Amino acid sequence: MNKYINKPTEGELEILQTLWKFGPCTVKRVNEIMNEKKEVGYTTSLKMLQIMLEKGFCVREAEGKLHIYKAAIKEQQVKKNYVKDMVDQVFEGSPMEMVVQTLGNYKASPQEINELKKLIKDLESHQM
Amino acid sequence: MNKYINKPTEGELEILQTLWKFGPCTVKRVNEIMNEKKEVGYTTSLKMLQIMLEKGFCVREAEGKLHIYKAAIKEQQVKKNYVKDMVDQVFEGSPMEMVVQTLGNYKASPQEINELKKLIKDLESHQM
DNA sequence: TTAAAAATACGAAATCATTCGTAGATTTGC
DNA sequence: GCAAATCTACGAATGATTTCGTATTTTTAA
Repeated sequence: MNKYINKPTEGELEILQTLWKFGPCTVKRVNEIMNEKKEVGYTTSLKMLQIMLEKGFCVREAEGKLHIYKAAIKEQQVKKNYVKDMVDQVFEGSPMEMVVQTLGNYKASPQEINELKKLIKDLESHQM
Repeated sequence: MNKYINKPTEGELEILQTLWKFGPCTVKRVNEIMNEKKEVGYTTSLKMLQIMLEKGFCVREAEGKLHIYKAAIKEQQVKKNYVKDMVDQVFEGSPMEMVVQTLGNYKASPQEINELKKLIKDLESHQM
């Protein structure tokens, strides 16, 4: 059993990412997009989507005859859960430690630095 | 095969964390520490350590008769690889997106905010 | 309408991580 | 020195994920 309803496996995540990016898709379309990265059989994509349907990660509807799958969980929420898991498992619950690890030695562009400054401003105003 | 030599599994990571924190340990000691979180059989911890030995995640020496295990990979490096994997798989290669996701809605303490400011200062000076 | 093509359902193999039982070796204490 | 306790090695069961083959159903089109 998964820790979170919204913690898809790695393979499921890849499919979710295509659904988030391209919107509702047929199995065929999902499979085509998958195959841009690496070869995967049609029935593999189909099976994954069926499993994800069971788990509630996506829903489908019959458009005429075909099944159209769409993501049923939010990109933001999934990413948030991934981050939380990683912070807990790898950084002993400290988001700050992860951020420091992530940005240490990172070469940020001027825009990115501005973005970070804005982020900090938000944090300052939101704290009590 | 793992993507990185330095990407231990979740269970391996837990053991590494005890080795990092407590230094070289006997199997017994590792197992005792594991059991503080949840019950695990002695031979389970032993087996994990043996597997980790094979993978090069730890080394051991015979102290008299017992085996003493110690971590053979660096905490920093392992954390870095975890972060890289996550950034690539979940945030499409953008460390910034992950940081924003992590700190958005986070309630930072004044010290943490200072730490972040320092971090940004470093980034500014290191960029070209 | 029916043969070919396309789509779906489902079982099962393959792989990996985790867990532990059992057997055998080593050490300790009397 | 020997029985009991401790420790190690190893195989195998379990469960999760991914992959695909085969069978079935549905659609298309001549």
